[in-house]
Amino acid sequence: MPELPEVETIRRELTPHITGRSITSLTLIWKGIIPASSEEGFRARLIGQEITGLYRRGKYLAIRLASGDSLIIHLRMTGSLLLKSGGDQPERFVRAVIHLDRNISIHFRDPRKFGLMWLCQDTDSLDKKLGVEPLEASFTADLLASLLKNRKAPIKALLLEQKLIAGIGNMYADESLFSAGIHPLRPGGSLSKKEVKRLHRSIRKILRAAIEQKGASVNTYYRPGGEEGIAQFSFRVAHRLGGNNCSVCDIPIERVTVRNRGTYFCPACQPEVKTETSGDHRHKQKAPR
DNA sequence: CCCGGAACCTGAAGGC
DNA sequence: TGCCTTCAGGTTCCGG
Repeated sequence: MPELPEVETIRRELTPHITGRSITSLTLIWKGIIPASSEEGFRARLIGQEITGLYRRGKYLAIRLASGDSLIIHLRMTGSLLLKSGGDQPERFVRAVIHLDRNISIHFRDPRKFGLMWLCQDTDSLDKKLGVEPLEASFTADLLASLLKNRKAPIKALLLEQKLIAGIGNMYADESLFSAGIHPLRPGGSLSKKEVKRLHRSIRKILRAAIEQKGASVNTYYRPGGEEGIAQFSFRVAHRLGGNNCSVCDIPIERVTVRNRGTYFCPACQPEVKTETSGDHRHKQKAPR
């Protein structure tokens, strides 16, 4: 699923190929990918525009146009942006093709039709609905503590709230909590200062590592060139049920449901009750793999 | 405001 | 082999 590391990988890998290119035409294979009732206006504002750069905010990708507009794209769960030649026929599940000059095109592939794109005068609208960027300097342990203060919802659910922190999805929420040794059902406000600090460091570490590995191809995520990411091979708990044991303590990974999301964790490394000494130290000292 | 659950969508996987 | 049900999850909406 495209979360922050996947969208960032797409941004980085598309940028050198499409910056400076102009949009020559648009093929809409499934109209639901753009907002209803606006196809003509959408085309008029899009076609002929030069791409001036790419920007990411949370899981949203913005293709900036010379007019000042931004084409905002959200890949939701199964979307990919594939870089193709101009003449390449759209394969199965491609919902839209953005044709560019110099014989290239972007194929928006999305088996489950959750992905969307729309035009916006600026990217400020994203700031209104999104919280802090977890990899920016403004995301501090103190800020995280203030976001969690007095919250009774499970910490896992809070990590998924884009209004608090932008870009964390199901996979990286589970991985961050495992890395920090925190049980996913702990109420957000119950975390000690020490635990918040660990979680803050873990989030940044996990996201940075995943970007270095070009994202995780657990489902239908592909990089623009069609390659897969390799971050999934470093996962310790996410999508690890099926009889897998914890790589640290070798007991079975467990699964619970939080806000209708499958949530994986190690019951020993992530104790349900706050313990100042036990879980974290042991967990920290074991070397990865 | 806070919290949890349903809906959207469709391919894959599992049950019988 | 085949039909049917369930599961997957980012975001938004709705009810308590």
